[in-house]
Amino acid sequence: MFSHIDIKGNMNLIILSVLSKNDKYGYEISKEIYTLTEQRIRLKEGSLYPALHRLEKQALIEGYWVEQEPGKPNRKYYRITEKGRSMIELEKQEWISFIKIMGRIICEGESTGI
Amino acid sequence: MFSHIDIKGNMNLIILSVLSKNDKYGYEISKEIYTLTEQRIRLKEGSLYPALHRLEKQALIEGYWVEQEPGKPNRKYYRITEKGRSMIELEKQEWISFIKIMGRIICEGESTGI
DNA sequence: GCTATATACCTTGACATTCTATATACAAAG
DNA sequence: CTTTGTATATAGAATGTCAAGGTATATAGC
Repeated sequence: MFSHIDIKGNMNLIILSVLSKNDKYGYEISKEIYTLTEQRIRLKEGSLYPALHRLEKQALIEGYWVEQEPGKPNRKYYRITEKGRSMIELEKQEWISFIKIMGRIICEGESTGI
Repeated sequence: MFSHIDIKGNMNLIILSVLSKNDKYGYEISKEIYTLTEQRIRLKEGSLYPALHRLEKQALIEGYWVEQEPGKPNRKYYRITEKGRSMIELEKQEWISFIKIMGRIICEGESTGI
């Protein structure tokens, strides 16, 4: 039915936004995005974990391990930093600018409802 | 003042949209986009020409040379094909879906006016 | 016992996209 | 004579994303 949607370089903003509400672990983030987007966006592990490490290296998020009951795999939770929150605001503004510009380019005299 | 904006994988839709009005040559396309976006998006040659060749290979556009007065560099004009026009419609719909999804992710209970 | 599914982390290698830099060539402006 | 503008093009590097695989445990079905 619905085809997969390309996130087009917005992974950082997506992850930071999801973490801005509360701390989450990797696997939880991917499930959250999957349901939040009505199964349209599925972050694969090969994209998600490198992205989380990248964001951590930039000090936009911080990871901390939380042990689970014996036998269950431990979880690495991530919290957003103050720097990360500033980044959200910045990237959000850029995103809004960009969709306005795109609207102008692709609509050009048409009415598409954007 | 304004920083450069990343076009994040939307080059194809941008070029096709610009060509949907009338035929243009490469250099003209980049200038058109530059002014249309109030100097926010500048397609570099290293991005533009490979993209045009890519689109041509996919038969979404067709190129044809137009000779200029002697001494002036010849121009390679591009026209959009029927297949290209279908692609615009498809990518436009995908884009609209995507910005709706992004809006849901990054707004989440806020009012940002998107 | 075997298989599949779910949880949870991770890395490697390939591919596509985009940029920087460079190359060619001529005209006009300073 | 150097720069800017017009106009094409490619090579190399960086980045981002994905497909595929790997590790490990628990549970459910056959």
